Amino acid sequence: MREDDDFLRLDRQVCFPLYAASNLFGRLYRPVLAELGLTYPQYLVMLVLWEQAPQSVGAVGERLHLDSGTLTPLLKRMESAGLVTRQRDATDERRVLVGVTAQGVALRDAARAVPQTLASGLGLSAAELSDLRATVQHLVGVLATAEAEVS
Amino acid sequence: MREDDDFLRLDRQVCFPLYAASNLFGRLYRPVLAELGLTYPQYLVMLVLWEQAPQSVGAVGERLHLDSGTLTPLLKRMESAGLVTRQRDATDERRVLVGVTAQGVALRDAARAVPQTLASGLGLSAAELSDLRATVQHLVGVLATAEAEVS
DNA sequence: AGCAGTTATATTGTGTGCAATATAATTTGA
DNA sequence: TCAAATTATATTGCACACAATATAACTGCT
Repeated sequence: MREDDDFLRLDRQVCFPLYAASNLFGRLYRPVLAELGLTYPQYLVMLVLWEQAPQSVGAVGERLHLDSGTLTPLLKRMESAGLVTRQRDATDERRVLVGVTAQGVALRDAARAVPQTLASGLGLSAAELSDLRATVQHLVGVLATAEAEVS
Repeated sequence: MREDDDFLRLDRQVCFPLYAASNLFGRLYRPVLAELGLTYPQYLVMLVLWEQAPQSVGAVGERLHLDSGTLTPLLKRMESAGLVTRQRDATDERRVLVGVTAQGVALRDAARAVPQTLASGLGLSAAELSDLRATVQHLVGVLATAEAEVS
């Protein structure tokens, strides 16, 4: 094996632990969120809408770094579940405004325990979690910039 | 908005930047790996197999934190593409051994440039990348432990 | 006014992820 | 020894992600 090949070792990759951590986090969230009737991406949408609603599909997608190909079917499922509303913006009919139903607002109370429930199971200190969050948030900024430069 | 609700703010979540970074990384890798005829998870499988082959499906899955429900169809596509082989282990017929074809071995030469290509596009120093990797690798260990404790 | 270019969302097709279940092979223990 | 429990992979069904494309609506420009 040549020296160059060391860069192809799995434990040298930066992307792989991110990928694995994201999957593992999703698996941890799943049973907790299932009690709320949400998947993890749906939970993220609710976090965005609980902060402000209504918002356009594009605005939600910009916040979550997701496009309409992912969000449209996801939002339709959430609409069927009675959590959100979808209606064309009267002032710009190209846009669809996503709102929160009374049931969606009520769900926020049940969701309040979720972050603590999951954090407590990890055995990491608040400081460690905060450092980790800041570090990866910075990376997301770098990656989003790199993505924007390409297109 | 009550104090408790602050924990539900998107920018307070640890999981979300991991999720977003994983997706954004996948988007950055996609065009580069497409030239090799690989998706990102397939690339990870090749990294594992280039280190050692053959390996059982379970061994690959343990390394990548993926199960047979994900790996079986993925490996079948890679087999169809002529990159890997799949055959029952003669000593334990429950297991399937995944090997690398000559074409799969040859692909390693083309892949050697991938890590550098992507890292150079980010504008992060080697030290920053190394710190980030170590930090998230540690998290993966914590999450994998938490997962194991549940089951 | 009206057409070209742009914008916002929807659709289609492919490839993951994963829980639940099924199937087949191995191991264990009475 | 042989049936029960365990193990390894495969299958099924559902929900993302995303590129490519389609469609409808808006904006600018003449």
